[in-house]
Amino acid sequence: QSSKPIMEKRRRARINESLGQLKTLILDALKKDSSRHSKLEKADILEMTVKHLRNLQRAQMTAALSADPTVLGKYRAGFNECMNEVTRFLSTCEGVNADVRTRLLSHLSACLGQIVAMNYPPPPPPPPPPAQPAHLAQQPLHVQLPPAAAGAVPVPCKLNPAEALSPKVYGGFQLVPATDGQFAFLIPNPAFPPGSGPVIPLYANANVPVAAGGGSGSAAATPSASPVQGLTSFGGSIGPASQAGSPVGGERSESVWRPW
DNA sequence: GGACTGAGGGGATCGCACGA
DNA sequence: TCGTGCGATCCCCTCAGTCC
Repeated sequence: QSSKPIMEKRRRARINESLGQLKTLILDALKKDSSRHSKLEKADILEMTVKHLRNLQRAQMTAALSADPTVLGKYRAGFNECMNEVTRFLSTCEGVNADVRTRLLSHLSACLGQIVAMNYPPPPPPPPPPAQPAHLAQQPLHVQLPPAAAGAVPVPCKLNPAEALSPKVYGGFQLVPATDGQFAFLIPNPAFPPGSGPVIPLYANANVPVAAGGGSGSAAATPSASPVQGLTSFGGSIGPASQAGSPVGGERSESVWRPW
């Protein structure tokens, strides 16, 4: 009981110490004169830090996409396989309303059509280091669709759409950075008006290190799981899918993203 | 003098170890 | 397994200092 005020005092000191360090770091990162910001409030420090980290995330995403053009291809392959799986499941599932089935399949077909219809300009020259986030974030994103390559990892992760500041848009799909250095494709849901309603997040893994030369280097994204881990952890959760072997209408590749 | 900010303090809650 | 004690942490309120 008697040590409680002391502990609380130490705790506050720790908070203030860290906030002071954060202030120094953020002012240094933003190239601002600390002497002119001596009156920076705690809330300002936190606010500036949040903005700076978001900028870093955007730069990270841009660099990773530029460095690895296979990301979108993996996503398309995974989506295609998922759609095949849904089609097969619906064909064997009784009690599903025919209208619902038709609408679902036509919706998925429309989504797949959007993906396939994407035009992919040739890859750009190597991106500049992410030390200039604003410049990087404004760079056009060039990706191409290669055959599905190995390395896609179906690792779901927490994603707050509200945090996805200025997400990139590819053929109606939004590509936003997740909190762990991976990326999520957001499928627009026609049931909700744009920007105000839920979206369907699908997760993809760039599976590449961020382009070299990035300032402090501490912000580089590192894939957190192996393909084997991902496929193993999600495999077999759907009966027909896990038992049928190869999907209908296509070869089964272990390198594509699947939700199961 | 009022608004704002930071510090201190008290109560509530959480997490963990320990014993019955 | 459950109850209990205890330290750590969180949350809220109050007060003092500062600024406009």
